[in-house]
Amino acid sequence: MSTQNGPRKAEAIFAATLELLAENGYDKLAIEAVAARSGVNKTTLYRWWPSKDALLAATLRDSGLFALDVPDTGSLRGDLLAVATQILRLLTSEHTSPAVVATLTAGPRRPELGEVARSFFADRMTREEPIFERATARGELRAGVDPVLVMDLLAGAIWFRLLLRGGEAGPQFLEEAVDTVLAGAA
Amino acid sequence: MSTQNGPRKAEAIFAATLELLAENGYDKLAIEAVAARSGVNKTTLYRWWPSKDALLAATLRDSGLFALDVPDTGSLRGDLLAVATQILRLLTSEHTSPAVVATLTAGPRRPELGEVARSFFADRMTREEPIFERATARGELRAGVDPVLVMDLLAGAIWFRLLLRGGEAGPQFLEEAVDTVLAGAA
Amino acid sequence: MSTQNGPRKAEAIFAATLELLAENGYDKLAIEAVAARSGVNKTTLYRWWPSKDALLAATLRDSGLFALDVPDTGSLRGDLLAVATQILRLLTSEHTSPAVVATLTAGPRRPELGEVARSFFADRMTREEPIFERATARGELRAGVDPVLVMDLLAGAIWFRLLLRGGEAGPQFLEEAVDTVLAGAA
Amino acid sequence: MSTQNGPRKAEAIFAATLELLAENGYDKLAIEAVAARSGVNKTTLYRWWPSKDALLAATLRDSGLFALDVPDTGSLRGDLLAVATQILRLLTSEHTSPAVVATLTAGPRRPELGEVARSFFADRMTREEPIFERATARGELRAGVDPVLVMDLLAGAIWFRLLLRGGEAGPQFLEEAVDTVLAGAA
DNA sequence: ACTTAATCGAGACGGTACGTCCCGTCTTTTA
DNA sequence: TAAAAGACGGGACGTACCGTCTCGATTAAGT
Repeated sequence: MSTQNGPRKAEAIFAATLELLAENGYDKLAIEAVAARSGVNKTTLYRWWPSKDALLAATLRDSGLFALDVPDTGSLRGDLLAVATQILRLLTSEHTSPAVVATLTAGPRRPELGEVARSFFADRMTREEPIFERATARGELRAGVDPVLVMDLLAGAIWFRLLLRGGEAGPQFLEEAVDTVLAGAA
Repeated sequence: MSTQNGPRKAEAIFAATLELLAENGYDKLAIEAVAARSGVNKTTLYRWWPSKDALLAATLRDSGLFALDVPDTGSLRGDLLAVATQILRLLTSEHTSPAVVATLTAGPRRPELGEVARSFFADRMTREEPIFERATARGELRAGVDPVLVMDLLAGAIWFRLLLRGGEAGPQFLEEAVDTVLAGAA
Repeated sequence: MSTQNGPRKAEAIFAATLELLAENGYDKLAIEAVAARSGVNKTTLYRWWPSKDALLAATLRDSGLFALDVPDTGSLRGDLLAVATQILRLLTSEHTSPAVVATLTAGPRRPELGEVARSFFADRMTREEPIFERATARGELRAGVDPVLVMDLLAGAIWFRLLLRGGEAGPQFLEEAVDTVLAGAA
Repeated sequence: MSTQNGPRKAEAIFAATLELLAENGYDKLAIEAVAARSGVNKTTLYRWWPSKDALLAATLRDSGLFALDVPDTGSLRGDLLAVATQILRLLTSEHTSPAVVATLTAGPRRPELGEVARSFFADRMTREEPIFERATARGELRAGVDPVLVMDLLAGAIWFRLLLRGGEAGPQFLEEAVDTVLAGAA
């Protein structure tokens, strides 16, 4: 009954990975450095994860960094604002930003990380559905509006504004975005 | 009047850079390989660009890959659809996708590439403004709607859907997105 | 109990080093070339020796090129002549000359090689002492004569004549030198 | 009568060469650095001297570093001591040591520098001959003793002691050396 | 003063080797 | 017998100088 599902010092490894990711960014996250910092031999890392990305994916899954609170404020606008605020925080907070941004932008070219992102967003969508069900029940949402599209517009706008346009996204921006989307979807 | 503004074989270098980027992706784009393929010495590359990113940025600026047609279809909806289609094409066409995606996702962590992206979007926004002016003149746009927000929503949704959610974005998706945004902004 | 004390292919490395030294001289002895010829990766060389000089020093220590026979011919004159002949051979023989000359002349400016030379001469002096003890016992040597001085004069003359003056040093020269020194020391 | 025999800024070049030689040693004496420091273009250096060694040889010939005073103290012992002291000073003084040692040890493998050394020693021997003529006249020297051999023994001993054995050579050493040689040659 | 040839400066270039970093693999110990 | 230790081949990095080349700009005569 010794079916191990990870190395003995898994926690130290994950911790080291997150630290180094935060310190140096994705590209300078070196397996050798993770090994050194976590007090584990490089060989051990390769035994359990075939690549840096696989290790990082496992680390992120383990980290809860992508945790998500599904709000229930009583109104669709409130719920969407809450979600938007969460996304913004994820992308800007000191704690989460390095890992989150690194992971998600690396995604498209990195199958393992892409999978992390995809499953994160899929899971998230699933859990966000009640928001839209409640809104529909309240009559706040036009029938036939695709919740996924709403989330794409909202999350995409924040993402785009912050990372591609290099701009800022304050509370006011969030409100305007939510209101515009809502106006189109209500 | 022969003030040089780049290496003598600049064209060969840019071509090699683009090819290798398309073939191997950003991370495997090696300066040594660019040198070898373009028939230039590694030293020459370092003489002109301090880093891979700087070289890539110059290449992209030179490439016209980010070229943009500002549409004028007679209706805001038509214009936005055209723009959205262009964005989609940029992100998915075999020609442009590798370079564009690589550049833009690398952006946030790479000052030089980020600058390329930012200036691209800034320039683009400037050129798109007439779309909104015409729309306002036609009465298709509510006063006080921020064109930048509209573009953030629209472009962000496409971007998000394709690269983060890992989904597909067909013409129908574009239409829905445009319509939703328009409904909120009209 | 196989604590490694050098790379696995140490022999091939030393051989390549000596060959290249003989072929091209000290200054063109390139670590990359040693790596290539010995079928070892450059990295491996740097793992074991921090510099070209350290590698060369190890090679020379391993090579036995500086091996020394302490003669016992029955007379001080005979012994000194034998030693002088050995020195001459070391400096002129095709086998030894490139390495020996390169090492010893590089010495003053190269700590590692200087150390090789110094320890070689120190060891040598130790082993030559019996020559002088026997000579003293035979009454061939004035009391109070410093053996080191005798060797400095003798070896220095050969060395100076050959390498600095650019002259030749045949058997006759050796005899004259030995006789002059002896006359002053007897 | 404008046959130039050197570049216009020859002095600055020679000065820079000597300085850099003293600062960094022979091996780090870079032509590019000489050019930079002397305010001359690299091309100019190559126009006049085909190699680092040729430049260095010219510099040394120009420098007078190897200047030599032939003593006349009234006794052979005094003259030889004076010469030995000069040699010692040449090899140890802060001013001369770097250049002299570098040049002479580089000699054997460097035709141009070897030539500098050889002609230096040849010239020197010529000028030292009177010492031995006077000594013979005074009856201080056995007939048939080769002055060159005497100088080889003496100079060689100092050289050997200092540079190969890595030892020291104080006034006492010089006296012992001179006396031993003299005893054998008187 | 004017020309004219020697000399120089500026700058780009191909090239070799450097010493380093980190990769992913493999062999050999050790617990 | 699984883990850790550690040596290894390999690829690319970014740098330092090398020695060469072309082409304008200086200079310093000789007329």
